[in-house]
Amino acid sequence: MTSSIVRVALDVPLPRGFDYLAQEVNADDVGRRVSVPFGRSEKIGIILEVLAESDLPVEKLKPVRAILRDMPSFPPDWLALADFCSRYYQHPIGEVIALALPPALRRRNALPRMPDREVFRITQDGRATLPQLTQRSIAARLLAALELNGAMSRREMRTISASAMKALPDMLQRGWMVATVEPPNLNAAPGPELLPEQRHALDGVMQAFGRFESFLLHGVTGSGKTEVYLRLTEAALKRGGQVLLLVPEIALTPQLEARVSNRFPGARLVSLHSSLADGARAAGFLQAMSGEADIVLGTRLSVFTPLPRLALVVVDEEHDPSFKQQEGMRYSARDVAVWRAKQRGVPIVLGSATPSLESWAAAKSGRYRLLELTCRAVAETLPEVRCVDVRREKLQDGMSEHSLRAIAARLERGEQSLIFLNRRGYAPVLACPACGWVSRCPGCAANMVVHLADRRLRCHHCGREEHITAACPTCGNQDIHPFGRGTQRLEESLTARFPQARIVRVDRDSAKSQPRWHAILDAIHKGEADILVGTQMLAKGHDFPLLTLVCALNADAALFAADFRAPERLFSQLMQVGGRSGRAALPGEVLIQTQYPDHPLYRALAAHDYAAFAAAQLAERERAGFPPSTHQAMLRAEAPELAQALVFLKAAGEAGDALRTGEVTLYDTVPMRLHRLAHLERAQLLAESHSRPALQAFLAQWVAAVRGLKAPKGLRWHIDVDPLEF
DNA sequence: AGCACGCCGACT
DNA sequence: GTCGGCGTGCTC
Repeated sequence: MTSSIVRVALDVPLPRGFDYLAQEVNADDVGRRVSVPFGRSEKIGIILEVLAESDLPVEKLKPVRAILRDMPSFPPDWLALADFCSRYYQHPIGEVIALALPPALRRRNALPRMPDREVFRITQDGRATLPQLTQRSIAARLLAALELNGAMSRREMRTISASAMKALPDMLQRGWMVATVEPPNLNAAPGPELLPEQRHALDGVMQAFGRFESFLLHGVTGSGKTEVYLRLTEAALKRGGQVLLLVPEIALTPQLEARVSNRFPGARLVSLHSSLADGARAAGFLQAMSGEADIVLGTRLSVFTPLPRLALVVVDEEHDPSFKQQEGMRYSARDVAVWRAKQRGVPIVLGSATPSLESWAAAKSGRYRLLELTCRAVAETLPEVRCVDVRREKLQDGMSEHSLRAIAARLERGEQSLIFLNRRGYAPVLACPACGWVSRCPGCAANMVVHLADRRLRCHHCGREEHITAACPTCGNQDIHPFGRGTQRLEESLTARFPQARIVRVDRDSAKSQPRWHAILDAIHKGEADILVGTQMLAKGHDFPLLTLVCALNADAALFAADFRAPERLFSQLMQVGGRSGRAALPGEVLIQTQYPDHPLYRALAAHDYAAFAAAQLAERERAGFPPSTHQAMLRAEAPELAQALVFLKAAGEAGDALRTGEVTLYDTVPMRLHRLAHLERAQLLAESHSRPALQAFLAQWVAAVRGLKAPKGLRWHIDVDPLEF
């Protein structure tokens, strides 16, 4: 083919490709980067298709400026993945591709420098020549070093002489040394002995190598899920495969990264997290794409990494909400990972102590295979979970006498206690008892939280900050108080109660930088803290060997929340935070302060019975018509005035009513729970169906119709398929 | 989303 | 007489 048409994906919010004239293109150029004129600017896009003709008349088409052949084309399966996401999440293809690409590859700049894998060795000729060279010459010193060390990298040679790189081409030319790329050593360092259940899980997944199957690996904290991932990785590497390991978006990634790289010291590991520099991210992406990287470990974005030798996908903590993107294309990396595993015909392992009810239902229906790890590999004992009935006790600064005594006992024994309160700040609100004024955020439908340490009011939703005034801003009353309790206030009252104890508060305020966070973890580890006061930040993945008591305060709020997923999150959080205690030789105890000690959620928790909890929740969801028994999509709009958002969604609803079949239900337009955020009023409209295909077919038409609606200025809208937030 | 073109108010 | 407000329309 000499002259034809290419369809190009461009980073514009328009749901189609753009056709251009191109010379000298062939099928191999599909998936290649291309520079094209667009409007009066120039853009970098990706060729989606090479076509014989366009839907548009030829005279409307512009020629491409350049096909960028400086790197290989993105493979067809990668384009198919982007296409799937575009359709499923109703998002323009060009924006999907822009999201999937590292920023450095979206620009027309030099490709990042790849790590240097080349090593150099001395040849027979080199050996023969060495005695004849001037001893202190660069060449002689390099050859001598090579003779001594066997193989050396460029970097190592530069330590011999700063100008080693200048001498290199000539020495290669003369045949005194050769450059080779050594195959990686994919052997695993020895790991711990597997327990029978781990062995069984491992065998189950290994039988599925080479074909698609979804596994749900359900195991409590400490049951050894990570060891199963590592063994599976070992097996996949041995088969010559690449492994994609997805982890939630938390500070935990470095820990797992260290564990993986210690186990596979010779494997080429690429770690992709959000704080990575552009160059490093692009380099990792290209290494994965070239097949050079063996293991890709990363957060949700890394689900879009091209992997030609993909053999296994693992999603750790698959229930974690951070796998769902909450802006732009609202994709679920976990769900995309499952699709990808299916597309590529490889097994996927979803691991969790408290699986999402979606995954649990899939496992119960047989769509996923359930693998259970019931015993704790590390410590034999699970913590004892008890409810503290706070209806019978007078609370002292939010703490029951029972809890306080339990803490005192730990103090005496030199053990650690963790007080879990999912509310940071000093108090949730500042109020004036005289006139009823409360510290409301002017931009949001929420209160500003009292942070006493720096005497500020802070909105946890939009980030607005104000100084705390001494008097009420409306009536001048000097007697204004903080109401309620946050972690700071709890820390304060515990300090008063246990003046001798070393109390450490761990929340986003106290651990806002990575070094501070690590310093805190380190101190806890060394036993330099007696009482930890913290939010869910403390719940994940850290081993605190001295911790034997966890007290959960204020858990009840989630029991009766409007959000039907609140109990699921609560159970998961309490399970995780409870899992922090008693991991080593010391048995752990979890105390839940509650007004509802007989609530089924707490009973299931006390019995360590996720299955019972999940069964009850699923039955309830089924009865109420909530996911996973139905499928949902949310159309949301935000505008300066609530009426604008409502009117727009009303029109969208009417357009939807004209398009929908009986299989799809459209609900009424309603303001969101947090209806005002950062000076924007927000409303939403729910579409629901028992049939995913029916919902998908509807959404495609509906979103197209909504795009055609005229929106007032300042109004923005989006569609959220499989929404988590209500 | 950008970025034009395009018609109506307060300034050199 | 112009500079500039943001309304609507297009980008292959």
